[in-house]
Amino acid sequence: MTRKRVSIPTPAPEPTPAPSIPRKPTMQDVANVAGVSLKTVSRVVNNEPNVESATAARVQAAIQEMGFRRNEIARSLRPGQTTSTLGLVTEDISNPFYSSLARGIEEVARGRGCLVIAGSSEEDALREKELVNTLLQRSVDGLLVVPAAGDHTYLNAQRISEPVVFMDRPPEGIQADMVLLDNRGGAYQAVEHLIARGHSRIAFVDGHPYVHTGLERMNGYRQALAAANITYDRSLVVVGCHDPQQAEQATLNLLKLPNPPTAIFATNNRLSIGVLKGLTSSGKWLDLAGFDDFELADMLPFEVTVVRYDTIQMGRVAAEMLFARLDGDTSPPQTRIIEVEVVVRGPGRVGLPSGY
Amino acid sequence: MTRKRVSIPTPAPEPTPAPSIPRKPTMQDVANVAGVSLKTVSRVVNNEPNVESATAARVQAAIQEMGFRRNEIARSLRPGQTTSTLGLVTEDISNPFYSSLARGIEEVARGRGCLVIAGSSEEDALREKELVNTLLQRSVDGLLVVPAAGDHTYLNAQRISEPVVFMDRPPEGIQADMVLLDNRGGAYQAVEHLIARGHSRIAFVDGHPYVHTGLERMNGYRQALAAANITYDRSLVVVGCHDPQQAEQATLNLLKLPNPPTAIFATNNRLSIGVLKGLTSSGKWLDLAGFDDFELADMLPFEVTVVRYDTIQMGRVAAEMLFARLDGDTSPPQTRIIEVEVVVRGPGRVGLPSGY
DNA sequence: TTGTATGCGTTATCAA
DNA sequence: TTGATAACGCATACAA
Repeated sequence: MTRKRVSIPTPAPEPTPAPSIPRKPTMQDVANVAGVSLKTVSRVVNNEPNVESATAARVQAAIQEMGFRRNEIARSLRPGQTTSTLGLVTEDISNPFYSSLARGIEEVARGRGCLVIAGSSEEDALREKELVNTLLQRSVDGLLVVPAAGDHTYLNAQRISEPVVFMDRPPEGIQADMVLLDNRGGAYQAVEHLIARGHSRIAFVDGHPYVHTGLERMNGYRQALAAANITYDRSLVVVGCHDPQQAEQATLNLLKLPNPPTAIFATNNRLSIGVLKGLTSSGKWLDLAGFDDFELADMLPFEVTVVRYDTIQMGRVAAEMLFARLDGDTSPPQTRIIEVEVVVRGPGRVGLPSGY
Repeated sequence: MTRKRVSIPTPAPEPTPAPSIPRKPTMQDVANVAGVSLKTVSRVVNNEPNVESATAARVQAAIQEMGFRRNEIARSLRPGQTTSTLGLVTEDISNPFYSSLARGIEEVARGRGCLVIAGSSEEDALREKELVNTLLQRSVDGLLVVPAAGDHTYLNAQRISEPVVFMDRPPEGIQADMVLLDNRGGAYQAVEHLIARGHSRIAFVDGHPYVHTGLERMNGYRQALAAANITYDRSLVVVGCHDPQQAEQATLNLLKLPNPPTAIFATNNRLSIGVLKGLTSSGKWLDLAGFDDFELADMLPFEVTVVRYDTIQMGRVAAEMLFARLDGDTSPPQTRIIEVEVVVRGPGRVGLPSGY
């Protein structure tokens, strides 16, 4: 039988004398104090019609007095109810790229009354899978995932009914909604820019060689070279730089080549920083272009060309795609591309590029 | 009566012919398929003893086959159960300071099997209050809050039983656990450093004049001056700079003073950047010290002294304080101070300071 | 070793 | 306009 808490204002002593632990008030508690039924309280809380205003006022007073808060956990247990919660899986939330994504997602989610549960995968496929599982166990309404390298077919096994939107990189092995940067176009434009400045020996400094973003940026690089009838020179390509230190060393090595480059394209901002350090320490200066903008670029003692984009907007777009699915969109998986722009940063540049 | 789903392997048609919407499998569904009772499935899922290995294997097989995932929402509804979820309220998750806090919190939370629900208050007291309320409605086990300006006694009204740890700034009107930076000490050391370099006219560029961190940094500034018998000069103090542009303008104004400063202390990194721009555009160079480290500082064409600290560690400490409360610590509210260090950044500096 | 009954706090159904 | 009652999916106490 359902527990009925005492309906007199002062609680009668429980059978077990343990009154010192104050439970959170429930609708039943409010109902007892207000002298109505549980259902009436529910009606008031949910602004349902058919409650006499005097009754509603009495209930409201009790709610205020007792500090009642509806238990969303219990509410969402009912069939057909949602948790109004989205799950977010990134590599590392302290990375500004991912935290900006989170920001955009949160903005859109807030507009829909949703909160975001976030977790970091550490770029580990197993950890990502566990995280997705954990989030699904908590009945998130949908998932936003920056996929780690590795197979994602586990999401496909028609076991998961919640919509998923991937960000930044496509998942392996499944068709799904995703939001990507225009990696190829950005690299193309940046290299084209270097070519327009008269360079024909342009080095390419990359991180992990098999990551989608890196491959696409490489494609853009090669296409820009080809469009200008510049022969692709394998000796100017360095891959596998995983931190600024390695990019710095790679830069020094490039400078020592018999026929060194006259410009460098770096595929992300951490590598750009390493290249900058290498150039600085060697005392030479080559034209540099890099993917990703970075803070303080205008304060540098030399010009740097960067490929920039609106990461927060990328998060917004991803969240909007997810909500479209939650709203019933059953069209085939879609890919949205976020535009990028090439901007020259460096001394004498006043202010920030438009839209920043 | 409890719904009992059919116990034959092939589901019999429901009374209502709506088989096209696949429900998520429940323990009861698994039990039906495995031919055991719900409780036995529960035992297997929770690794309880007293299950014959053959039975357990049958249940495991059914779980795999059906893609069963325990519903954590339902589990946490039972009395005495927690949600293993922490609530995090910051001003803006895309701000690297807050996302680093989030990262440290997440690390510790993960070690305890907890996830983090994050929300941004936009530095708005009302929004913060709503966010706290929303998080409590979702039965978070505890809260981590960067308090917006405004009264926080609403948390005190003995209505909330969950522990709260404040970060970066103390809440107003209540006693609670908190983790703060050594704002005063950092400012003191930075100004002391400028004094040691021979400066006695040191400007102070600040943001909002009544924020705790700003006040403490001002205290450190004044104490360092006093310790060196330097008279506090009101004309060198600029407050109310809310963005780099205003700090840039403030710098230009300072340079135009009849008796201008020879060094500047900026109370946060956004203001430092503004000051840097002001100095650059004016073509003059003063010694600069600032609170908060910033990326690329070593690439600048001049030296900058920064007050740096480990934000991720700050998040870890906050989370550990929260878990201590969740573990039953009922000692009086505590304040933990995160140490800071003064580091000179700029040309010729090789690598990063230790611990970075 | 396994199963039955009950209730967590809410919403939905249906009756009063 | 109100209220009694039955789920939701799980875990807990207790029985078999």
